Amino acid sequence: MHLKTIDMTAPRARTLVPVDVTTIQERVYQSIRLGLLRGEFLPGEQVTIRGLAEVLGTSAMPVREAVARLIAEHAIEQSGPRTLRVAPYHATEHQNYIRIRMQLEGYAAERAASAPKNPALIDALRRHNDDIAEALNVKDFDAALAGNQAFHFELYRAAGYPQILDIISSLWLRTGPIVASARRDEALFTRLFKTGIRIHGNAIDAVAQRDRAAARHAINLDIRSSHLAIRRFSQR
Amino acid sequence: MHLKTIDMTAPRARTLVPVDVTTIQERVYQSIRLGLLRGEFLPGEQVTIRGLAEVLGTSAMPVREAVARLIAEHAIEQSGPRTLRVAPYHATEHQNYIRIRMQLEGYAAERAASAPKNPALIDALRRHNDDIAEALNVKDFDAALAGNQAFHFELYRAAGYPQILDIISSLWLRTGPIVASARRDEALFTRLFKTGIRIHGNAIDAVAQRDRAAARHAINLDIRSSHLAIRRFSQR
DNA sequence: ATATGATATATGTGATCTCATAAATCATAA
DNA sequence: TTATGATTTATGAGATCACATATATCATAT
Repeated sequence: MHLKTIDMTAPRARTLVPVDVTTIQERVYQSIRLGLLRGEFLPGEQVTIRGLAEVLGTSAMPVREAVARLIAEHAIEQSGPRTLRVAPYHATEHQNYIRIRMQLEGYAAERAASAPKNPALIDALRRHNDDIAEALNVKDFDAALAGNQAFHFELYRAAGYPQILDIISSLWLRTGPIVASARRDEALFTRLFKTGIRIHGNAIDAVAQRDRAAARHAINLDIRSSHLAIRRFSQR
Repeated sequence: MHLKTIDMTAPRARTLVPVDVTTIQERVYQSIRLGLLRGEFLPGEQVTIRGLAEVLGTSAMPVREAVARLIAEHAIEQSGPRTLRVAPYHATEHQNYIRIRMQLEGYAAERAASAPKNPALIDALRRHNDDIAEALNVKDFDAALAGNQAFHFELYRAAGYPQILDIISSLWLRTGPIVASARRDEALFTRLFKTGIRIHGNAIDAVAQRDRAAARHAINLDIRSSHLAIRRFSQR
């Protein structure tokens, strides 16, 4: 075949770009994960492998393995011998997760505040916080949730531990659907995030001044206050 | 069928006992998990689904899902498009895990020390610690590892958070093969655990006196000192 | 009217087969 | 001698089929 004599390394305008080589399973996993964080599932909602496969336009096989991974993260649980559901809300269990999150996210915030000064980080955090405020003004609750998540993960990423980010994001997978379900109460949701914006401001100041204790305290306050609001919502 | 007229609720000597209803997948998962904690795999060792299936006497299917769960826990990773291996040792990554463990296990120890006095717990902890010493005397390193694990998890269980136990045990899944691999150096291993026994003693005293700070400190010291020893071993 | 059994349906689990391809080996040509 | 292409082998990924059984519905008998 004579085509092989073409020199692909010659300096020509090549527009070829790497193709997506991720497996279907991986994309299914990310898709369900995102759906959980966005609150597209209710806590306790039943799901089926075949059902998810149909919605996602694939077969059962990749969904099975993606679900196995989500079960390992306790985002999905087996409520019976042949039934799967999104992790439901249980007050005491949720409170335990909140305490664990305070330990880990508080530590990550502390480390982020200990890192060398990083004006770009401060700018990014302010921008995410402004995004939340803007989203609330136009009642775009999806965007508010996304902005809140972006703020927190931007901060934790600055701690410089990819490993702690993984664990935290797996914890958010469990509390995410619960926070997101609070969207049903507009007033509560707005109040919740208004408070959050204020506390985020304190966290940003703490990081800007490299005040570790204040950063940890602000993040812990943020987690605790949103937990208390949600608890009141979920228990009535 | 006339048998159905027998009254099974009558007070007779029934010896029937519930049968094992767990799935093969679950047993495969537990089996691999235990193997990792026992150090039956080396860090970075390649594994195959078919290979594991054969060793475990089952087909590929249950192994695939069990492996998917272990991948979600970062105990096994995909090093290439079609290759699986036990998570390898990387110094900085491992150090990050150590720091995370200090946060979580320190917190769990603190909570255990805050709980009401529990003489049975103290006894159990002392017993586990004695088991380690005894195992070292007869150079039974498997038993020493098991005793160490039993000690830590007995303590953390007393914190009263099933959720934190899950996360910690998933972290041990990653550091476990590394600690276990230190068995190859008898002298190091013995020294490592001799030190551990002493520090465990401090931890037990702290819990007995309900001294939260001391309990956290002892556990953190235990984690850090074993980390430092392992690091010296792994890096030469 | 209630409880028990039969039936139908849905669903996770497991086994098996196929396929694309990564890795290794070997052959060939410049 | 070296580099390139062909060949073989192993392996994860995906599809499909079969199966046991949980759940719900309905029928029947007491």
